[in-house]
Amino acid sequence: MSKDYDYRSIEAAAQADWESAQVYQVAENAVDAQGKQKPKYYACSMLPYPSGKLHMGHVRNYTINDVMARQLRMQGYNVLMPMGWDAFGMPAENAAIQNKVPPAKWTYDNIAYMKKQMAAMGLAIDWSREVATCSPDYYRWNQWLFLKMLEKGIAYRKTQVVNWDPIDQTVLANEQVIDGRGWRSGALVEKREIPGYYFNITAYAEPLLSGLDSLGWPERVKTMQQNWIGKSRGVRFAFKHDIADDHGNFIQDGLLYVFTTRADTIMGVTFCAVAAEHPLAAKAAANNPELAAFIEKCKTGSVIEADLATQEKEGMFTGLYVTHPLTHEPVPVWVGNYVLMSYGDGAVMGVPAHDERDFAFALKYDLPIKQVIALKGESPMFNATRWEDWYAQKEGVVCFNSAQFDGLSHEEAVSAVAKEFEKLGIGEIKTTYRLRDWGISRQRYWGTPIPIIHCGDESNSGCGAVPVPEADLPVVLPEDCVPDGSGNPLNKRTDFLNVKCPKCGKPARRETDTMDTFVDSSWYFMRYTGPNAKTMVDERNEYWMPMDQYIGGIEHAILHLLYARFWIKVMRDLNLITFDEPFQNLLTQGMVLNETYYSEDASGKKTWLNPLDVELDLDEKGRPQGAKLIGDASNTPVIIGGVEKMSKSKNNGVDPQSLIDQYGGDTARLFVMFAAPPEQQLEWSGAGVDGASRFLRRVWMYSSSQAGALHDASDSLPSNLSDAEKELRREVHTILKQANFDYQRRQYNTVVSAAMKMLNILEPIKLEQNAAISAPVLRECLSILLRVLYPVVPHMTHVLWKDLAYTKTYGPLLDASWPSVDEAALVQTELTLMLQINGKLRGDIKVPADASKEQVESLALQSEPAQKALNGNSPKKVIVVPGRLVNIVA
RNA sequence: GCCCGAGUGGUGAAAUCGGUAGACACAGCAGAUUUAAAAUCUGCCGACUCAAAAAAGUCGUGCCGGUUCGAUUCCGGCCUCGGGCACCA
Repeated sequence: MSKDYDYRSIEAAAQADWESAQVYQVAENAVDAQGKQKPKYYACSMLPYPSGKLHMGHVRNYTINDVMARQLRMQGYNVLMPMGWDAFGMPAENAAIQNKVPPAKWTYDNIAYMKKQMAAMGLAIDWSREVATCSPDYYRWNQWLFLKMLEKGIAYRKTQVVNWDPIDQTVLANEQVIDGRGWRSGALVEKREIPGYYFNITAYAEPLLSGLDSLGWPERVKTMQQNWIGKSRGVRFAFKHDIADDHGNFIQDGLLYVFTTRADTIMGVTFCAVAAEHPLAAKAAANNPELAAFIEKCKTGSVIEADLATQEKEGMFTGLYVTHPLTHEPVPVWVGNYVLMSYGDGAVMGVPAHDERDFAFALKYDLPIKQVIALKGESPMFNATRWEDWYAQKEGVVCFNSAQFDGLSHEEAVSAVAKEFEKLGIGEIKTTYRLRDWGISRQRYWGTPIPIIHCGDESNSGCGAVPVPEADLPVVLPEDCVPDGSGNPLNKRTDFLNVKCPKCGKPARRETDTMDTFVDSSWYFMRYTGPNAKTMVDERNEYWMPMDQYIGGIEHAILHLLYARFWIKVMRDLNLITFDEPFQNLLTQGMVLNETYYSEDASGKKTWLNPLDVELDLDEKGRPQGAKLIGDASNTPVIIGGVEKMSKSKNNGVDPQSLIDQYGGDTARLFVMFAAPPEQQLEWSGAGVDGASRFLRRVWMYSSSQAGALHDASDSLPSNLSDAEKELRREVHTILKQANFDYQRRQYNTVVSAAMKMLNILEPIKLEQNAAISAPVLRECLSILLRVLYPVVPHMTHVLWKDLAYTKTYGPLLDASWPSVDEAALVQTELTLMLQINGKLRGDIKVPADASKEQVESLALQSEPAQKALNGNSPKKVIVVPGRLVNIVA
């Protein structure tokens, strides 16, 4: 055995063992040595985008997953840990535009490289289940389910308002619009209405909301989803009118519907406001050019919600009136830029006295303000011009100036008003959601083709949008296109475009929009369960799902995690699966941060410097006083920019590959697990990596040094143990108990601490010099250390396990039994209890482990500090916490 | 504006049910080893007071208060930082 800790040869040897035996391949319904079925455990990481190489966030994510998987496997679980690739998406197209390489080649090359990096990290991935979402075998099922959803009406086609980049000829996501311009072209972004496909996720709002209760997810993720779904209970009712369209029919049957959570303020309505897209606005604009221009302005403004929120309230009178349903007074209808067409009915009742937005609007356009609720016990009327002097609370207010509703509380009034509307047949209690339907059409090449064929065009009457017949799936995406930045290259591919209409057989045109990549990631984790299944999923999916533990970044708290939950509910309703939530437990790992440094030129322009190139000046306590570039003779000042998320723009990223090359996969894993608990932010520390490496070297050197004496020792303990042996076992088993607890609650940083404590205890024991400890006892203790450490540091422990011949008793470490705590070893004959006087620590006392409360009390009272404090008096009170402390209140 | 989460040494952090605050590390300081350095090993390492030293004491988990024999932990109020949502009627 080589003496030095040569991580290269150690890790190569371990990886070779694992690979040759295909040890990570798992099967359904696995049984243990006794033939009993093992419990299954499905632990999975959010699949990576194959961007080129792994970053530290990946390393952290997959190490957490791997530690969990390896530990549970030793505990007897049948553990599935698969991996795949979120392989469709924009970066591949952008790389293609830059390098003139087809996105497919770029993507597959990246996958190959990143896979190699994962092997170097020693991840226990079952690669036989690998899924790449750009493979036709996978995305055909996106298309298949899309067709099923069309049949059921869950998917539908409509015209949507989107961000349109007129130079790049494509839709942009909100985050790709910077200061109103396309991020790539710099062109002013337009709002444009174009047709696309939508999923009716709003129909699932209620189950998506209520399903959260049963999930073992972080509270804040659940709260974020709750807020996103945005349930609110209120009253939907109509103002009647007789405004007719060009054909003489009343618009919307003469009913202007609005939604309100404050029906108790109904008598304070002084106007109505409708969205720019509302039919009444269109009607009024028909012969009012000024209004038409205003509506146009509203429509072309930014669609970014943060901009909308800060925009000044503007509006214009339509000249139209509707009738108040209770007072029958005429109510003027305005167009308001703060009214959203997509929420409720695109119209609101205006109550300036009790709604901040309506108040601002009324003040600006000089509309009447009518107060109808007041704090209980007062009924002030005032004409304040500051919103702060008004109020909109629901608690402790009563109606007044409100005819039959006078004196009612908020809740009473809402019910009473709703009842009144029901009687009139114009309204009722209604629940409205903030959630909107999911638009999945993208004018992009590198994605799942939407399986639709367009027959005829807008002017003639063909068959319209015809679904591709199931037998013709998959609609295969040509992989050899090279996008050039001028729109979707599929529009130039006649071999793809020109097809026959499946209905009438006439020439037709294939849909060139592709699906949002969030569709791909909504169910990939189920394809892992049967990557070669002849159907979308098969019976293997029922064995593995629902997933026991999902691990990924908090940035997916809403989008991906909501879409996947929706998708699962759709599949359940189509009887494809029997469960209705995909992810039982969720762990959101923290970000990886690093120090930032920059220099500033005369104009104040910052140049971000790589932390590797900067050296710190420390004071005598090790506090940083300043910084400069390494080897910079001119001493140009370097400014310490603080700790931030690793990113290209701040030049503070650390390449995992260089870490693995320089220290090995085990050190990388150990550092990442030890530096912080999984859910917290992790601060990079070069010195911390050195420390991790040093610890591993100590484990290796110590174990190697004892290997000769331990190799042939017995794995059963002698019946008579010396006091030193008993004490050693007590310490090691106490730490093991703590480590087991920490594994179970996934606090891996303290698991590493436990291993360090064990080594600190074992290291001084040299069998060749120490007669008090026998080989079998040390052999047991070291086996515990190796097993506790193994999930975090699999390579080195795997090799040591073999070298020390633990395999002869336990088999390979991968499936060795997890060490159990010997409760008998924990028993102490004498305990040390802390002694408090008036709650302050004043020493300790030794008592027999089996002493009664009374015995402990009297021993405590006899102690010197107690005698001194009591000074002959008897104590007011004595508190004994068994096994812990005695507190004497003097 | 609304809704979450977090504040502990020079640093990362720990403390399971309210019971020795700072485990385990990193950095730093001192020493051993070495021709020297690196590496390695040993010791010290929250602040303050009093000390020659040993010791002893006071304070200390963002701030102010409360409950309790005892509070990092529970309750009330505030401050700061981070995140999410943001004209949702």
